[in-house]
Amino acid sequence: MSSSHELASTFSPAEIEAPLYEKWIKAGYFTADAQSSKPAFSIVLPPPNVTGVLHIGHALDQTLQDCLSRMKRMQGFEVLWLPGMDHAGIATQNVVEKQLAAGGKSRHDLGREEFVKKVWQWKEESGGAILGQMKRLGVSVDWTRERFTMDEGMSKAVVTIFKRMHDAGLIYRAERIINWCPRCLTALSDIEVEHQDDAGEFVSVRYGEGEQSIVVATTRPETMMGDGAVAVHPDDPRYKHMIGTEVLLPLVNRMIPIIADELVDPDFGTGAVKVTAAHDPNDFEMAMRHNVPFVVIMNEHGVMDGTGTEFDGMDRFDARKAVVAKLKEMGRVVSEKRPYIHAVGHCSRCETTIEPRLSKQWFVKVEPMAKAAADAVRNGLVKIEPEELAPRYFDWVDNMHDWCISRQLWWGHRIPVWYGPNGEVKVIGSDETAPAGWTQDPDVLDTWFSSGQWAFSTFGWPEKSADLAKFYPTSVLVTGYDILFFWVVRMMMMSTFAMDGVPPFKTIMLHGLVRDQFGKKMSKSRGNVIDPIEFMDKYGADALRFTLARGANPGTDQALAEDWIGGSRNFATKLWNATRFAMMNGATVEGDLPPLENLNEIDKWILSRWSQTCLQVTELLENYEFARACETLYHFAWDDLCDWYLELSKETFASGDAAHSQRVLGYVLDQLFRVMHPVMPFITEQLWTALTGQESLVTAQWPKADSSHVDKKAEELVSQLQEIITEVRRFRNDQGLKTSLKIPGRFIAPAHIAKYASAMAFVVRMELGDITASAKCEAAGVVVEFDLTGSIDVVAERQRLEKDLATASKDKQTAEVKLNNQGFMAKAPENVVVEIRERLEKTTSDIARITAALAGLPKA
RNA sequence: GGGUGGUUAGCUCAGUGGUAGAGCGUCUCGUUUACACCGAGAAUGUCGGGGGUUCGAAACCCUCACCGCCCA
Repeated sequence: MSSSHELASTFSPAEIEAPLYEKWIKAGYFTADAQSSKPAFSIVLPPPNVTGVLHIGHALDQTLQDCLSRMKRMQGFEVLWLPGMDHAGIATQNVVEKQLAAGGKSRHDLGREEFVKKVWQWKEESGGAILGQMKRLGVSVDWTRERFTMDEGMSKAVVTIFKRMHDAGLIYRAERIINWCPRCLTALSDIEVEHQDDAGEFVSVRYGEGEQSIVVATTRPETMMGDGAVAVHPDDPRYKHMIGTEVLLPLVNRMIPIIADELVDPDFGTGAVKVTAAHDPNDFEMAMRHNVPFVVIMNEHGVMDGTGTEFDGMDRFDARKAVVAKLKEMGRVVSEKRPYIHAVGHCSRCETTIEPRLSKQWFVKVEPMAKAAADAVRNGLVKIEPEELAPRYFDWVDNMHDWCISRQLWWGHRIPVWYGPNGEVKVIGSDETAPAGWTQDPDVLDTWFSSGQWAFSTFGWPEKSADLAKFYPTSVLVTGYDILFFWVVRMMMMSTFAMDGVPPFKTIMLHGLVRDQFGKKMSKSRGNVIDPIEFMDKYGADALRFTLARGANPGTDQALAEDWIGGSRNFATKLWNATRFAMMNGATVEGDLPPLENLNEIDKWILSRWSQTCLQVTELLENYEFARACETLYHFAWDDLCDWYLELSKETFASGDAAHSQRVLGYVLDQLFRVMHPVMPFITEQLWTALTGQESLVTAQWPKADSSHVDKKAEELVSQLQEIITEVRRFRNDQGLKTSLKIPGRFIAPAHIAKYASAMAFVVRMELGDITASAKCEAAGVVVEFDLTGSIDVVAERQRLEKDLATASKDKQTAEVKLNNQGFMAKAPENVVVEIRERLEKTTSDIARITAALAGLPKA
């Protein structure tokens, strides 16, 4: 073996990770071949926003995708994992505007063209940082196919699909109440609005005079000047006689009708509500039904405008106070409740309170697309994992409102609609040019309109590309449940529309969010944010990946703490040291595995354990059960392999006659590294190449569990050896015998166990020989005698035995209760009854043995 | 208000009908031919409360309480 294959005596991830990643890229392992005859496996990476840095949620998302990609690659699939980034319209524009603001400028100072140029510049820097962080994590993406939602190809695709949807009647322009952010000065879709409980006020105001008056209750008194009616429930006896009459609207002295609408809840407030058609979505609906006029009283900045009153020019919140004060002065305020806690919408990007605003915008008619998206899942064409999350999906797609897609921003795909001098409106396709003198719609499209195309445009659509043919639909979408509605639903809708009814993925695999060690949401204000880069620096990428994958139970959030990552690093170190030890002892992958019948039981046992572990882990990974897969690997590697197999084999290795075990150990490590590689790619690559002398695990074959290795007899034997060893260790511990002290002793055991006496003796520091026994312990039917040269700690030994006796007695009792229960005997299945009978027998003989041992102890 | 997930060891979580588990933490001991980022041993639970189904319930059903998330 050449010196390059030797392992350093200590494991330092920082030294191996970067060079290995470079090696993989150089070798082109991650570059997919659309012409390949292998079956395809494809994933599109949920594109991170260019605004950000890689956060721990990305690290989780990408780790899981990398696990799948690497496993599938090893299983012989042609794997394409396509990376890229999202231009994140409003978020990015906000970031760059903030930078400008620091220099005292606004985007208007630069003008549209200059500003967009500036954003592109910024994108280059920020995007580069994210890519570097992804490489750090070890992602096996195909960098040659990297995309950006605003690159040339995707821009063309956006225009193309806009036109197609428009032609199909799925895109229309209308004046509607939309969510408006008075700070960002743009329309927002429903999902860009976050509802929070705010402390507002609830004011009851008397409209009209004398007999002809009615008290309305509202949280937004400042909008009353825009009222077009007062609405009551049609069956409300308090107001029935007033329906159809008019009342005086104070402040503006306008007469407005009292209308009846089922939407009004008679139990809410006074049962009478103001109808402000231009400033509230519910009122808008009612107004449409009853022909109530739309009175706009606020401008785009949320400043009162056009009321013709003293309030014009006031900010909406100032106006609220002023209006109430004025109404009080007029004696019109009947009651006030303050604070009044109620849900209020906020801009998800800047937290400004949303202002519902009447405005002309572009919309997607979602109904037919949403139905197709829902049907794809209902018909089983697309599977949601874990399936418990499917109801949430249906809840959303079945009740979706039309989607407002125009944004009054500069950063994004400009809406491909042009307006002629005589009011003509035309969508201009990517291969068309607008007639001279026409002007383009100044607005851009919602970011999700372009990222909704991520699963097909990235493959070259609308061209009939080879990638599209080979890799669409993608195999699985891996993403957090938090963007199920934002993104996943939109991809389902747009892909299914564009790709003739073929949905974009076969499976949607949803994971949860990463939280802090107490399960709290990470946030800057809490100061509990975990930076993946910091922890990769400290513990290595493998440790972070393993921790994240190990915590990834399907669809649930996971807590994460530095200690957990440290634990995974310890695990990596354990693997490193175990491999060093194995190689020092001649572990090898040369030649065939010896015939099973030539192996000792310990070798057979580890092969049996591995065969089952390999099968389980493969199945678990295929089923997206990352946490359980990692747990299974962890316990195989640490417990079975390191704590038992290596320990039990030390004597064999020391004996010099270990050729079979060397080959078995080499085989198990070889296979283990393959199966662990998807989760911990760096360390496994390093160890495996050192062990095997081969080129790379990335392109190695995924092992197939060998069921002929399953050996229940060997497992039974080793479990007995474990029992005996544990018992001796316990005895030694209780007797306070130093580990360094070798104790003379012997095993009184049947031949098949006696065969492993020296292996056990090695582990428990016993010197085998003929002795004069002065103490003994017993387990698995084997008596172990020791020569303690007369003196044992009788008190400690009595305690130990009494404890065993108590345990055995309790177990015996529970077994007896069951066996004496007629119902149990009559109805429990045979195998359970047998098991309980055996337990009774064992506990009975244990009790006899322990009792005898206690009696045999000298009096204290 | 509607939906939905949860409540298991000090903490974070597995565990879909047959003697309660893991990681971390805690305690005791220990440098023995990989590893102190280690080894050995140990302690710790009326599985949220109450009711029901069952021979048998952490698990299934009902109900209550509390926590969380999504939507309005």
